[in-house]
Amino acid sequence: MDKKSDIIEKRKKKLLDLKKGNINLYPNDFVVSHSVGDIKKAIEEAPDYLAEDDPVFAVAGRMMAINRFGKASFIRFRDRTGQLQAYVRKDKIGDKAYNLFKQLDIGDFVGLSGGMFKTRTGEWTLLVKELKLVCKSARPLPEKFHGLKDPEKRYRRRHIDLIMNSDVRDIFIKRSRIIQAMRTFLLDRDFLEVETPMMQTVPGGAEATPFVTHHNALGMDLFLRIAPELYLKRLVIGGFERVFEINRSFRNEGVSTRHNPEFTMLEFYQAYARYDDLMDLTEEMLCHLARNLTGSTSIQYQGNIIDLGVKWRRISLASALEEFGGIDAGLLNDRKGLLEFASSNRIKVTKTGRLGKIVTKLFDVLVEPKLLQPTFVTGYPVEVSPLSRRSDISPELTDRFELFIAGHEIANGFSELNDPNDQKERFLQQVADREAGDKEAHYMDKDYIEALEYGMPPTAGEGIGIDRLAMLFTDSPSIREVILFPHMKPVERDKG
RNA sequence: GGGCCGUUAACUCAGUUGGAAGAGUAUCUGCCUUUUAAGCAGAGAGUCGCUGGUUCGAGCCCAGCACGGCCCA
Repeated sequence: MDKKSDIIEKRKKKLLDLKKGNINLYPNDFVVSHSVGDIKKAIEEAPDYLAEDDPVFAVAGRMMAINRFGKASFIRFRDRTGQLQAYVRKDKIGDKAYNLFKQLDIGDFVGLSGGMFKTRTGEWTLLVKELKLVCKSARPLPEKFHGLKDPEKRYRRRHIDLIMNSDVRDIFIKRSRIIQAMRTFLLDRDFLEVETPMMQTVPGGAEATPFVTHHNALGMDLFLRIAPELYLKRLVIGGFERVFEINRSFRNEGVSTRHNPEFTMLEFYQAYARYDDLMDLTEEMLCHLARNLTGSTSIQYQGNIIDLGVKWRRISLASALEEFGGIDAGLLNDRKGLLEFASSNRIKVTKTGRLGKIVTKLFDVLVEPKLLQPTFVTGYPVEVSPLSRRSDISPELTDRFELFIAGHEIANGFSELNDPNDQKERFLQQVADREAGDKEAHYMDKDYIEALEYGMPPTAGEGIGIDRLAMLFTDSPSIREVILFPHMKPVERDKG
């Protein structure tokens, strides 16, 4: 796969020469006593205590820069906890070790032992007494000023991106902390973390096109899940009254700055709660997250200040369409009028689609981008909410909300439909829609209906898009910036 | 699916009207024991994304394709 590259050819020849000189390029015997972080802590705690000879630190890391001065050199190296400078002198480490060191490159891993001293410019530096090669790098790192910038190369070779770009490292550390904080938030409230099938015989829980795969031994097709919802609710039926899952779902759709074919969701279900309880819980959770991550409930996203600390607005779908979309509420049941409105505003809607589909499409285009501050939208029509409980006040609407922040859909939650007969009717309607050409309509899931017949206590459930949340908290404009290995088309490599 | 932009050395990027492919970093050689974008002197390094076309001549113009970015659907 390699193109012939002068610099890489030379590097590989150097590795061969070192090997011929009986140098182990990949040893496994350097014992680390301290991390860079440990050493920095020691400096902070007792700087007067440090002397060149005592204590001795054994630390390992990747060399990121080398300044050579003939018989002495400064190097910068890094481990997971940070970066440190070291001073390597021929008269300290000996001729043999120094000659080996001269053969080493930026990007190599070294093990260093020595004490700390302060340079003329006052920088704490490791005075190396012993230097060992820990792992040889066979490829050069990108340039030190600009690093790796090309987005395609960054995504395809994320390992280099992570080596070179500390802001990228920070994004993924933050993402991990978001997930960790959500997990502890729910565990503290007596939720049980579970894992449900990713390969399903009937894909359910969302309107989306699934990926199909095949089980050879069983001789059957399986679907990668589009949501874990129906399995999590089976667990509620089974008596796990509070469950959550943080994991991947898969949707066979286009790729964009907001969509990746595989994405991460938190879904949680709480028996005896209602959808408005979950709105409260969500506010609390995201404020908890923000304080945890930044110490504040105010976050900056793409030039906008988002304030999570004030009571979030709650608005019905109809009012939102009226206020932000300029659609008269009286028009919402007028199919013909809505279609005319759509075409005069150059919004493409499927004309054969059902009324609720047209309404939500108009919402997506006209309202969603305008919802910068956190906003719960409620009152979704039954026909676009086939798993939600009907509103007791208006049976054509559901006890459901979606959460929007910074113009992105972040969460979707509702009181769960636990009437098996109503659920069956909803599935039948979905099946009819599917037969009429709606490829995203739900499948009939008889097994789930049967489970409901055993009785599911009144329950509210919610899904939160972790990737979108990570975008928000890391001020990332694209979902690819918060997914370690975003989906990329394969590129044809040179043969041989 | 559509529009705009990009693809040149390992990396970041220049490249004039179409007339002998450049810089910095990195690499290699020499000097250098307190540098920190170290310094000085020298050297090597390219399928200009791919395939065609126009032309005496193409990195540059045209067409198609691939991959990517942004926007729209």
